[in-house]
Amino acid sequence: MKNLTAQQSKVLNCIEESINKTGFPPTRAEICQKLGFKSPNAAESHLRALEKKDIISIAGGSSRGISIKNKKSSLDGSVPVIGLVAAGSATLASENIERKINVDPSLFSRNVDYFLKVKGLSMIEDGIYEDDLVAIHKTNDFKNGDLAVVRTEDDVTLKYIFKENHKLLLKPANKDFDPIHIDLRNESAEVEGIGVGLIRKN
Amino acid sequence: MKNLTAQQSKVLNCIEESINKTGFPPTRAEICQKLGFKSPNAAESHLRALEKKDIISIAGGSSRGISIKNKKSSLDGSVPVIGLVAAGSATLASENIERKINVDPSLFSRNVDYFLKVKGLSMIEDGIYEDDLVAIHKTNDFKNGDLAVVRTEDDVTLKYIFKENHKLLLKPANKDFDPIHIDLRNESAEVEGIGVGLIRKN
DNA sequence: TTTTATACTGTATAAATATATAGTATTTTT
DNA sequence: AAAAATACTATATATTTATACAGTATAAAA
Repeated sequence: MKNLTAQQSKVLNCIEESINKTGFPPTRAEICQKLGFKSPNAAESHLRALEKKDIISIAGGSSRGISIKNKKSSLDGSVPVIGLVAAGSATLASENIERKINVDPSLFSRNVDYFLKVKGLSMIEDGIYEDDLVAIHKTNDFKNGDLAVVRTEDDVTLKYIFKENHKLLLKPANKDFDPIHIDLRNESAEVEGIGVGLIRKN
Repeated sequence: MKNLTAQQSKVLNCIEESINKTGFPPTRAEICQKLGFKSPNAAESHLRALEKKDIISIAGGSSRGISIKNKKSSLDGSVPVIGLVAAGSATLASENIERKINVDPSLFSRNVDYFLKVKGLSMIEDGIYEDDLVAIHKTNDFKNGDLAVVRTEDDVTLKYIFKENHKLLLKPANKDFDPIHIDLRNESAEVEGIGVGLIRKN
């Protein structure tokens, strides 16, 4: 980490204090007030300096849009929750993380790398509902019939997986949905992980 | 804690998500956008309702001034897992505790006092399967339609509960099971808690 | 039955806020 | 020695944002 100047440290400290005390980051004006500056641009330029040093990020066009980067993985056993994301994007990229939750790693049979927030009703007949969090163990090793997160050419989907030679079958648990057949000679598909559990919030 | 309505829970969830994802609380407009409301006052009134219920606090005159109260210091609490036990025995008695698991208490919408290990298939049509762990918030306060743990004279059961005057209806989610009708003038029944979530291990 | 709470749409606006621009001065780096 | 970064004051303004007010409709509670 690059060195911060005394003033930059003060500003960073001021941001942390605000978040801890009020629950949200400060405005430029509040930083000025706390540190005795008389111009909002004093705060602004310090913020830009901190941004440049990759200590914070500033959301453009939004108030209090300051967040502190590299937030220490606050607690052990903190597992990210991820929505089904568009194809092409890295699933575990930080921008896809909706939140993090603490779970006992021994809760499920295999280590949980992330929770996938279910979209749609394709697995409803097997008790997997919209907005359920499916615990995913990252692996590309699977058995036929496993519940798998599969990245196809144009989608990421959660289905039962069956493989036979070059044919991949992704089977939903809802008679209103059609199974997906993939011929691996023509199309690519990758197993990201398998479902090892589920959390539902009512 | 007072009960939240479905919409209020969604708004609360939206706030949590925003804080986890961006580092700061959402604006009214952002809540509207995420939940599909067309008027900022939709968000505003939900926020005021949550404030009234002491779930959040709203800093007047400042943008994004929402903070979530009683932020459980996310110290994992150890929550017992209990099988459906015979009538007459105290549910939380130590001899009924199968194990304990660590979960983030803030994981579910309401505080979880124990997990109930589901026996039987009576709730299978609503995605509650045998051996699922249903997160139970201890309370005798319920709304019609809540998933409740009910202690009757000769059983402890997990069903949807409906009360009308002296009549109690315990409704399964499986057409092969019959609803249980209890006339409170003749029989006693007690609500032990309500289901606020679920954990399934594959 | 009346009131209260819930659940919104729609419009409006004062106040909060980010952010640009113009300066001055000092220190650090190249 | 020149350029770049630091560290501010001062002013201005477009945009964001909270928040009030006026409605409509339904469900729950008193």
